[in-house]
Amino acid sequence: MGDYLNVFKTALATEKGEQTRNVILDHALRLFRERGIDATTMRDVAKAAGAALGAAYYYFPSKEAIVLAYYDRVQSEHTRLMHEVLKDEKLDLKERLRMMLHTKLDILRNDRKLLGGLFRYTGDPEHPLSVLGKGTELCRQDSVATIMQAIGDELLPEDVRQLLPAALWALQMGILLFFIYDSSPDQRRTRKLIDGSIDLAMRLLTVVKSTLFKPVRGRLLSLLRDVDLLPVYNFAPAYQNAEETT
Amino acid sequence: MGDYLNVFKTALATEKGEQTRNVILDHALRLFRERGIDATTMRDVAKAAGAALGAAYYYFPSKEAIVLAYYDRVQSEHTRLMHEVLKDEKLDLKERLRMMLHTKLDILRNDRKLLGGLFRYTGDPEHPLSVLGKGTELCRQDSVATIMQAIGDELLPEDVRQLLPAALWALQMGILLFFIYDSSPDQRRTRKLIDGSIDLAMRLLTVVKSTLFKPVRGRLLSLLRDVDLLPVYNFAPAYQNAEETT
DNA sequence: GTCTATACTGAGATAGAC
DNA sequence: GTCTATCTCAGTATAGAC
Repeated sequence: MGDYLNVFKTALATEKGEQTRNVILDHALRLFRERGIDATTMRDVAKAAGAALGAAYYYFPSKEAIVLAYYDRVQSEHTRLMHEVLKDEKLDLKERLRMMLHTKLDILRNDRKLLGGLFRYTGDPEHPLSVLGKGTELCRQDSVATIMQAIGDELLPEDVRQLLPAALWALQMGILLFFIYDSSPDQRRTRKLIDGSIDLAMRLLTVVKSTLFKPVRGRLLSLLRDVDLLPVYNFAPAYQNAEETT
Repeated sequence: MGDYLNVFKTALATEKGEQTRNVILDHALRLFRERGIDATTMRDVAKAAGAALGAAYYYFPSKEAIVLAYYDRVQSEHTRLMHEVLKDEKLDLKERLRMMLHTKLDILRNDRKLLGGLFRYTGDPEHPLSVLGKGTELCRQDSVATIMQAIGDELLPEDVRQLLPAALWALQMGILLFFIYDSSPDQRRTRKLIDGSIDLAMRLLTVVKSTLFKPVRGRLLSLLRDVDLLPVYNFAPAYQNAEETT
């Protein structure tokens, strides 16, 4: 994890380079948090980091690329945190999913303003930093991997296993967007939304898991595949034949 | 409909003003379509319209505001088209919803590139042109009104009536986003997505309408209200007591 | 209230020297 | 890898014509 930002820069060759990059990144994030992204110029960033404007652009092709680098850090931290919790406690699926979203929010807690930059190029499919574009595919895969970590080896029908990660990824994006717009103290509304949506999602899952819904699941799956919205995941053979439970 | 772009400018006083605005808008859209938004400068727009730079900025506070003005036109056209179809043909709910999405796409058919500008400020809650922000609230209300036009006087439980417009609005936004990313010939994938999602939505609706799901609907409704994601719609009293059909 | 003309500022981004 | 100089362009400012 964490290398896709170098689509733009093939490697951090030297130790020194790595260091400079981090100094720039740290100062940029501090300024973004303090004043907001727009109010911070690349010149401010460079100056704060004690580097020239060109140096900043050497490591980050644009201001938003810095935000993506931040998000990359967040994702690593998220995976790490979840791994830690999961190994200490025995949680059921619902608890695991709640935990996943809440820990994510814990990490992002003070960075609402920063996060907006992630969505700047959503409307531009060609842009390398579009959240939905080719350029961030690896980033999304990391994200989905973390989600699968939370789903774990829960016994689920194969089609549900195929659908669930994408559904949860979409849910997470929606919650992040809500979070950005949530000005309630401590972002309580977002916390409520997490609890409420996980609750409803689990109810939905219980219903949908039943054999009664197998045809509908099949339709949904083939629609999404047909329309190229869903990759085929290959799970370990153990899960291949998990059958429905109702 | 159509006045919210003048959050920035209280009225189009004169006939002549209206005309100039339209000339600028038309040329801007032509250029955006030909070269893309980014490749078109405001100076290009002004020059093409035979006006001074100041004139362009006099009517549109930014380049993206032009895109929003375009979307405003699209919305008017959409309402008009739907009205026309609805008065000529007797359609059931499913057909009406399909028609709603397909006509929208008919209008946007050749303007995929243009549409991206709508989403530029999604990550910035404060920006007056954010699709999800305060500044575009009237715009969203117009959109929801058009959706209600399609739902019509269909007999539905009150809570479903409250939920459905927002759900369909979200679906529409999702489809628009998909459309922007859809490079298949004639955007066939988007057409498929529309048909598939309406099909699934109607199945879902049938299931969810049942009294069995009343508690879940209640939960969903109060969650969304609690979290401030859903306004309270007031329908004519006739619909207030519509009861479930299963 | 509608517009022209022109000059200016700020900042994202790049080229090319070292 | 890093810096300086430079480019481009969105957006503002201003002053005045009608």
